[in-house]
This record gives sequence, structure tokens and C-alpha cells, in this order.
Amino acid sequence: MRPVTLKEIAKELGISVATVSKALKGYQDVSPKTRKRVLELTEKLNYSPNTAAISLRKQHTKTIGVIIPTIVHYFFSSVIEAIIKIADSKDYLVILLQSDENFELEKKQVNLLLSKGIDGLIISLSNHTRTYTHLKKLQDYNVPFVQIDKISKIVHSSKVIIDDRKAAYNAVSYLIEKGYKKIAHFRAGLNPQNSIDRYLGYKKALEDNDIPLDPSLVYICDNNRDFEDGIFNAEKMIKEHGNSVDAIFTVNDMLAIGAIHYFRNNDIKIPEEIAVFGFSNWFMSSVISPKLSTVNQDGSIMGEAAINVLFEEIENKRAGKPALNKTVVIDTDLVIREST
Amino acid sequence: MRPVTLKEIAKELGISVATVSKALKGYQDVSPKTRKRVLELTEKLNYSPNTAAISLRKQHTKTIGVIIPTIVHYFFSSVIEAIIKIADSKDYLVILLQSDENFELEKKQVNLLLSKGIDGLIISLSNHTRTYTHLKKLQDYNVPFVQIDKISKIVHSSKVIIDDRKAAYNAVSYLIEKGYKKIAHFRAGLNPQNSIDRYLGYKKALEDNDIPLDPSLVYICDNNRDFEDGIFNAEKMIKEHGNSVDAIFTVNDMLAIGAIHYFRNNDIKIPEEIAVFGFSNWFMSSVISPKLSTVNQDGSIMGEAAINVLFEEIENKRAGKPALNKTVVIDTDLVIREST
DNA sequence: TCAAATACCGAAAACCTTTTCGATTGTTAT
DNA sequence: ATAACAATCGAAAAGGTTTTCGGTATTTGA
Repeated sequence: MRPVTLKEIAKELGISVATVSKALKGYQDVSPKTRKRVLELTEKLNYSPNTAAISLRKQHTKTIGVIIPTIVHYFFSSVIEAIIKIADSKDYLVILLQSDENFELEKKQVNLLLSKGIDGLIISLSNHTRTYTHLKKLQDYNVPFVQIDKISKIVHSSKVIIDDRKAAYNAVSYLIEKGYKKIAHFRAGLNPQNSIDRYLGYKKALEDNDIPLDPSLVYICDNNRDFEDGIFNAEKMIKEHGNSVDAIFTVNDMLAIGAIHYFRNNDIKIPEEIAVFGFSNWFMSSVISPKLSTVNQDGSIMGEAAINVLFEEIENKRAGKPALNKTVVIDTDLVIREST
Repeated sequence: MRPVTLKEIAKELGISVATVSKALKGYQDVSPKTRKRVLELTEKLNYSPNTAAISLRKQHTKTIGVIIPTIVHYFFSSVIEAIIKIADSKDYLVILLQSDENFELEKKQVNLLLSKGIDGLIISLSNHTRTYTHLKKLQDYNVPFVQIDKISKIVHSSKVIIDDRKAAYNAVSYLIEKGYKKIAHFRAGLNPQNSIDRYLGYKKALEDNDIPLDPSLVYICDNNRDFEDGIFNAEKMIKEHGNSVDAIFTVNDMLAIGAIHYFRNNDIKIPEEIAVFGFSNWFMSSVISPKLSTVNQDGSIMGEAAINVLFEEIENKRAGKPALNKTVVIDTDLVIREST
């Protein structure tokens, strides 16, 4: 059984494909009689238009692309879920790609999507993305895109982000307020903007409270296995600093959970001997023990914002106007639990 | 800037589009000279073929669909990740849709994908799917699909599953072997095949060990909020049975984690006073406290298997042969941790 | 030198839909 | 009765690619 086409409908009815098409599209130059006949037959045969043909003719695909570093990730999967839901409700399909924190793959995927002819793209950059010709190419070909969460500040496009610096500042300030003085930071690699901004927020909070920054308290965790990395660096920290450290602020929850794991296994009490503050508010953070204090970064809200901005850009492009390039900043808040 | 087409290449070179196309495709009836010229120009202009046109002409889309109940879910996101990776490596794109455990949505999405003209579909059924006309339709139109994890036994198609019944049987047998006698079961709704089979495995294990099944120990958790449901039913169980219950076997990890949460908050020691056995081996299970014993159900492996048999089916169809309809059963094993 | 074989190329159809524009029929007004 | 007009329809082109088939032009063999 093959999908029925306009031509077959037309033949069956003894009219032209043009008329069938117009009947379906509600054109006024088709008589009520034939319109009714067309509608009935298409219904009966459950005709549905050939998407490839429409794409070819109309030069759009009703499809958007999403490229993210990792799918198995609470924050990102929440983002994806929100995007897909809203896209679906507007009859857009989404093609999902995972860059796996691999820059070459990311580049290849952008090109793939470009040749596929997507109507728009939402992208969160890999940790190793340092050049942006692939994004420029999107601009060259005038396909709207919005960066989300892990962005490049230097490429012009719409963005939806949180104020990483401020959020980190608030978290560390809270720690200081609570009396913690010697505060370590588990950061991510040197590249991703997130990592930089959160570090900067950490640094600023210390400065504003007259606590000198001790570089030996800043641990770089960038081998992509956050849980193990958390364990590893917690151990390293204890070896280097004994139990003199009051608290840790980590760049993400998974690192914090790894650290907690290590501390529990070594009978280091949380938060009595050491407090732990995470970042992202993964679901897991609320069910582990002790429950993790963290910065709430809502993936659903960010995903929703991203797809909405993208639709705005698409609409905008259709109207022939230049890109909006707006950046929307999503609020975060501190969620305080047992670990601090 | 618009994507360059064959026609433009041809014009520039003063040859026909047919020749350009053939040069690109490696046909033998084009001279080395002109082939070289074509290749150079397409490279320079970085030509990439229009996907819609190819789809229209070749009657395939190099795209597969994936419909699953929930994305924010460790098991399913692992499945998705594996599918996308392998698809990507074979130059297939994947369109992801979430049915949200909503049958009507699932049906709509199948139709959407059908009209989109996907080359194949991987689907995991919603909890409320009881009729299968939408799957029949896939068969009518001869689009290959494979059911994964949450399947219907009565519709003929390729499937990749685990032996839920056996896995549950093994888990409960282990519990009994360890000396637990009064074993409760937190099951899911009455419909999904998973839930039925795991319950049946539980029942069989009891029978084979001469433990009478006590229906009051079977709790149905089907309101889609597993963590809260775990808490709720743990509390209910304690109210109804005091501390006489030795162990719980839950239909999934999240329910177990909810239950553990409740027990810890009420100073009920695990596993001393009550043991908990989960199902799926979510990552979370290995980092919570106490670490959860569970059935290991590897999403990556299942996803990989699914996409591979889908490709087999697609290949098969291309060869004009009838559907394979093979069902592959993925091994599971018990991972024993602190909770038992 | 001529016939046959080969190398190379292009026209055209097909995939399916949308939309413009011209054509035809029927209707109204003068 | 004729002109003007409205109503209804269809031909055709366009969107980009693939592939068959036929047609030159060139080379080979005798």
C-alpha cells in the first residue's frame, strides 16, 4: 500500500491536480460541489501530503534541529523535553543530535543539518568548541539559531542563558554568610563559558568578603566523567589540605555527588565537617543523602524559552526582517538543603 | 546566500545537470577531465545536495522516528542516546517524539511521522495503549518498525525486550534465598506488559518457594509520579502491615528510591528491617544511600539492538523481502548492593 | 577507408505539490 | 443581443535531483 497522491485523487474524480490542491487549501475558485467531492475522497483514502514535495516547493521543512553535548543528563533531557513538546504542538518536528562534547562531530552535525534544510537550530556548544565557523555558516545561509546554556559570547545570535556569574556569586556568598571560610571550588575545564563565569562568580564572592582566593583550592575537573571526577578530586583535596577545607562549591551537581560519595565513604560528616554546594538542581540532588544544596537551573523553562525565541526568529525571517539576536536570561535561585 | 544547486554548477561549467550529477555519483560515462572540473567547483562552492529533492526522487528520507513515553528518564535517555549515535554514524537522522504516556498523542505522532515519510520507526508504547490500529497502519504502508521495552505482544513486528518475567523471578528468588519471607511488590498499572510480566515473575518465584501470594502485599503505583508514589505506598504499607514486611520488590528504581526515602525519614533501617530491590539500574541507584540492589537493564544495549534490527528491516524491505519480525531478548543481571 | 565499437554527454521524465495565469463557461446588465 | 463580468477550472512551471536512453564524436580493428 502506497500513500495516495494528488494525482490519484484527481484522476479518480476526473479533475485536475491543481483543482484538488486548491480545494484542499481553501482557494475560492473552486465550486462548493467539487470541493465537497475532493474533501470526501481525501478523507476516505486518508490522503496526506508528501512532505518532501512540500519542502521542495515551499523551501521549508517544518523541522528544527537540536544539538547538545549529552542526552543522558537531567538538565539537557529536560531542555529537550520542553523543546519537543512545544515544537510538536506547533506541528514542528525536531531532529536531535548529540555532539558528545566532540567539536569535530558538532561541526559535522551542523553541516548535516544545514544540508538537510532545517528551519532553525537550537544548539548548546561542546566543551571543546573554540572556533565558530560552523555557526557563521548558519548565519551565511540565514538559518535562524539560538544558543542555549553553553554558548559563545562572541557569536551574534539569540541566546537563552542563566546569569552563571551571579548564580555562583550568590551560592558562594550564602556559604560565606553561613560562616564557611575556606571554600574550595571544583570547576570544569578552562574553556566553556559556563565554567569561566561560575568561577568568576566564586572569585568575586570571595573578594567582596575579603577572603583571599587560594588557587590551590580550585580543582579543574574536565575529563567528562563527573561522578568519578568528583570522587577523585575530593580525595585529592583531602590529601592536599587535610580537613581544613570548610566547604566546596562545584560547577555541577554530579561533581558534588561524587564528592559526597567520597566523604561518606571516608566518614567525613556533611555538612558538619564539610559543606557541599552544587549547581543545576538535578532531580537526583533531592533524593540523595544528604540532600544537596544547589543552584536551581530549570531545564524546562530554558528549553521553552529557547524554542519560543527560535520561533520568533523564524517568523521574523519569514517577514524578511533581520535577526532579532535577543538574549533572554532565565532566573535561578538557591535551593538550600541538608548539605550546607 | 542560498545553497548552490546542480543547475548552477552546470551553468557555470557549461555542461548539463545530468553530467554534474553523474560526475558526483561516480558514473563511468563522464570523462576524467569534466569529473575533475565538477568536483573542484562543487568543493569550492561547497555544494550539498538538496535533501527534499532527494527524498522526493528516491522515495526515502534517511530519517527514522523514535516515539517514547518520557525523555527525562535514565533508561529511555540511554536508549535514545544509543539510537542517535548509531543512526548518525550511518548518516541517518532521528526525529524524536514523546508520547507523555498519552495514547491519543502517541497515535497522532505515528500519523505525523507516517506523513513525514520516515524510513523506519522505533517505538515504546505508552501505559495506556490498548489498541493498535496505529501500528497496523505502519504495516499497511510497509514502514519498518521495532517495538522496544514497552511492547504489545499481539502486534507482529520486530521487538527488542528483556525477559521481564525471568528477571523479576530472579530478583525475588534472590530475596527469598537471602532469607526474606514476606515480600511486597510495588507494581505499575495493570496494562503495560512490563508490569504484568514482572508481577508474574514475582508471583512465580513465590510459588516455586512455597510462599503463598498475599494480594494485600501488592501495591499498584500508576500515577506517573514514581518517586512520590514510592513514598506514598511505602507509608501505606507500613500502616497496613506494620514492620512485618521483610522486603519490597519494585517494578522500577524510582519507586524503590521513593520507598527508601520514606524509610530513612522514618528511621526504618535498610536492609536490616526491610530490604529493597529495584528494577532497571538507573545511575542514581548506585549513588544513593543505601545503594540500591536492582536488575540491570542496559538502555544503551537495548537502543543499539533496536536501531540495528531496524536497519536490518529497512535493508530487508529494500530487497523486497517480507518483514523479519525478529525479537531480540537482551540479557539482564542482578546487581546486588547495600539495600538487600 | 569503412564499419564497428567505445567514450562521453544531454534531453527528458519522474518524484509530488503549489500557484500563477489564461481559458472557458455561465451570468448579469445594458 | 451583446458586452462585461463572475465563476470555475486546468495547463504549466517551478522546486532539485536521479537515471534511462538516445545521440554524437572519437577510437579501434580489419
